[in-house]
Amino acid sequence: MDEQKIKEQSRVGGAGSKVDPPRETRRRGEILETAILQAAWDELSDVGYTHLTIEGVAVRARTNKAVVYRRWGNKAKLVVATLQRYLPKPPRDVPDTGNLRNDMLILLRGIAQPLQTVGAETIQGLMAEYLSKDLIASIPQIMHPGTESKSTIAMKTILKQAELRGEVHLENLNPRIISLPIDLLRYEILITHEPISDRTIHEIVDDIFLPIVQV
Amino acid sequence: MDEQKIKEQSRVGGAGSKVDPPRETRRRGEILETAILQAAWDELSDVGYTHLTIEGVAVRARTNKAVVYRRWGNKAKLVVATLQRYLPKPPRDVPDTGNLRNDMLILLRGIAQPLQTVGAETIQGLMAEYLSKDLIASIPQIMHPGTESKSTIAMKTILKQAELRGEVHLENLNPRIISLPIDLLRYEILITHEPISDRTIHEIVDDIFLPIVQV
Amino acid sequence: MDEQKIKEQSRVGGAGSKVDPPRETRRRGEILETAILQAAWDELSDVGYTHLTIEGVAVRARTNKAVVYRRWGNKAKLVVATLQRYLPKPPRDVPDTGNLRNDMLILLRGIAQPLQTVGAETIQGLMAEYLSKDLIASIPQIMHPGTESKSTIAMKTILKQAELRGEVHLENLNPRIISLPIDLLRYEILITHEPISDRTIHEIVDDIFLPIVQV
Amino acid sequence: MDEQKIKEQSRVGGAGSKVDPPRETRRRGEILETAILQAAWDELSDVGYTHLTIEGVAVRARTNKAVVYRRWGNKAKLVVATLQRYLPKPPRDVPDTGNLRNDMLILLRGIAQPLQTVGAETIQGLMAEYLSKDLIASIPQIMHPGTESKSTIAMKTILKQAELRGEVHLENLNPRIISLPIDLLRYEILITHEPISDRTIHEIVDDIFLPIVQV
DNA sequence: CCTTAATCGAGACGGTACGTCGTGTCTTTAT
DNA sequence: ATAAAGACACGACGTACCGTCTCGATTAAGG
Repeated sequence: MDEQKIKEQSRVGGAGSKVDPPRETRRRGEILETAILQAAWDELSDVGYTHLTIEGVAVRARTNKAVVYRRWGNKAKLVVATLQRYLPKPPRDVPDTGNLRNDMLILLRGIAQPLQTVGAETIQGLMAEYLSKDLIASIPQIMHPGTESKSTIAMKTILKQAELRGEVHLENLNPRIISLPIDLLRYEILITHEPISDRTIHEIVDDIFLPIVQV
Repeated sequence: MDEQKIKEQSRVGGAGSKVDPPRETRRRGEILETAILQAAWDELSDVGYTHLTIEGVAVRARTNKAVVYRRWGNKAKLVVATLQRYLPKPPRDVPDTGNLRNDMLILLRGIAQPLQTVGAETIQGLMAEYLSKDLIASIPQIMHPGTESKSTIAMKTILKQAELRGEVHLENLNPRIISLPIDLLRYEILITHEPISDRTIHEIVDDIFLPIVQV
Repeated sequence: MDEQKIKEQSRVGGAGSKVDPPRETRRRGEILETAILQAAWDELSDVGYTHLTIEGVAVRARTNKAVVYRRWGNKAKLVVATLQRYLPKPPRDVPDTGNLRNDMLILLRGIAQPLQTVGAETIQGLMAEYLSKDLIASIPQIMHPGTESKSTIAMKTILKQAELRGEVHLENLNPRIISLPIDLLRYEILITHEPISDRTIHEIVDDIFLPIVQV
Repeated sequence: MDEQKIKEQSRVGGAGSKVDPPRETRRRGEILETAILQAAWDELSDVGYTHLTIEGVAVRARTNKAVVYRRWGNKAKLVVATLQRYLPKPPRDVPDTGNLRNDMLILLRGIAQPLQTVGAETIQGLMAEYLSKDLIASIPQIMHPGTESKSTIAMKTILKQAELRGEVHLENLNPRIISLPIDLLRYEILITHEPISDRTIHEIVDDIFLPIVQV
């Protein structure tokens, strides 16, 4: 076990090497957590979900695996937490332009953006790992079948406003129709790999959704 | 090769142990290939895509990793080949009952079945690994965005028949609408984890698709 | 980590199987190291250097390859470490019987014994792998060309004692002559495969060495 | 097994590719054998004994493993055959200059040269593999303990000539002394890794051998 | 001259071991 | 109590060679 010590970890010498800041105080709690999530976020954009490893994140955060596992338990949970923190939030307030079509376009664009940021690879990876888990649902921006997500609520709100204006009739409208635009958006994200064009959103609204509800 | 036989490996020998049938002749080509795919298919249903390993398949097929790698190179390719062989083929002939609604129900049920058999986990896993790869497209039963798949062609055929009967007008109908029912079916597979109910198929046809095309 | 436990690996469990003692606490550091070297030593005498494998040693030590590689990096280093620990040390103190011939016989017998224990196969294997490496030199009992080994020093001491008694003249005596007996001993080990007989040692001393120095 | 066929073996097309000469007639017997040994010899000097593989030799000779195995059975046998063919033969006739010292110097230089060419690594490798085998003996230039090799015979001849001239007395001269110079030469080859200097040969003759026999 | 037997070329096969990587757990030390 | 550091048990990765075997194609020899 003599000549093995090649990967000399530059730490011992009290002085501190050029790279390592002389070791500030030991991190813990919030600060440490943030450092890890930051590292995970960086790692995610550097190597992608598939090649992201707990080990890599720990190294990048200059901590060790156990610390990560104590908090998140596995890769998917870590990534979910990372997304929850760093994903751009969709607009909180529901659009209300006085016109259903406009409202819908705005809403869908707002939903599409964070999904684009995450990228299909990560979404696929998460879903592959967390199938039949309800973890996914905890990222409001991401898939949540059946759940009364914020997106769905926003959609309903928009529709009710339109109904008040007499643009549509909502009675005995299948819930599936209400979630239809968002579903198609998500499907597009999962299946294609190019960013969602505005044309796609227009088609969903003009060629599919409006014809159904505006009978 | 004299002193080689130290770690006496329980060679075949005349006796033959309890487990090993005296080892028929060395398998090759088609026979061996089938054995491996069979093993992969079994493994897939036993442990699922995520926990399927090349090693496990090799052991189950009573061969070794190199033989598997020589043919398929990685897990995804192996699984794709397995699905191509063992997945129930969707009905080859397009339904023609003289009624659009009936035709569509039959078609969608025929498409849904193989997807169910594969299971969402495998599909997700494959897509996560083969994102932006065209491998997936080689399983006709599975996702193939944009491709003129057999399913889409069947759908078009049905619609043309309906047009001849005067049930619908196809001129300037967005292609997105044509693929809409199949897309929704796939989305359902990816997102939910229960088998697709007939009610779902009915909703897709009656509440979404027909209202659009039967203006 | 829920659905991970599919391939139920016969975990330790309270019961414990026939073979595994319920697994004491996880071994580390010195204890583990000793277990590995012990296993290597056993493996060495069971299958010989040629057929010794890191994998085999790891299994025998009930640990895994990575642990072994972390310490020794390759087979040769592992075996060297093993020999350093388990090889019988040659007598530390230089013989001093008041008679050169006797001293030499005692010394050579002391040197021959550990070499016999290692066996020619291992020595050859090590030398084949570590040619032009200086690793070998770290086993004092084994070959070390040119090095001022303990053996050589002992030899010199004996000769100086003999010179004081007037038995020999050392001035302008070629160093090659001093190392001659030991060299011949080593050569014998490398070339023949039977244990070195006392007759051989006698010949080296009486027929070769003494005639040269006792001119 | 579709897209696997990357290693397109350029052979089929009647035309013949740029690299492969249009495939002369199929080799066999002597010609093939020579091609293999030539390949082995090249491989030996390129990668050394340790990293020489049957597979590599077969590829280099543009044939296949089975052909090699049919003839030599294992690496050691192949290398031995290669050395027998390509090693420079030591001078066939025994030196006779009328002076023992000169004769010995000439003889030893003649013996040393082929050993140098082979190199210590190969010798070590062969010995490690063929310990306690008598195969080695079939290379006259290499080690052959106890055997009445040509070298030993030459040595005896030289000494008898010297005895006739009255330079030495051979009666009751231990055989070990006769083989002593050659043994030391071999030991030097095995242990050191630099080429044997003429000074070394002089020391063996002048400081060790002659003092013994010229009492 | 034509058939037969041998053996080459090509490469797949069953097998062992390689050395590495990542997971998730555990221990030790220090704060 | 828990961060930091890192070792450990475990499992799988993908590769390299081993020595054997199968399959056709080609070649030399024998009737």
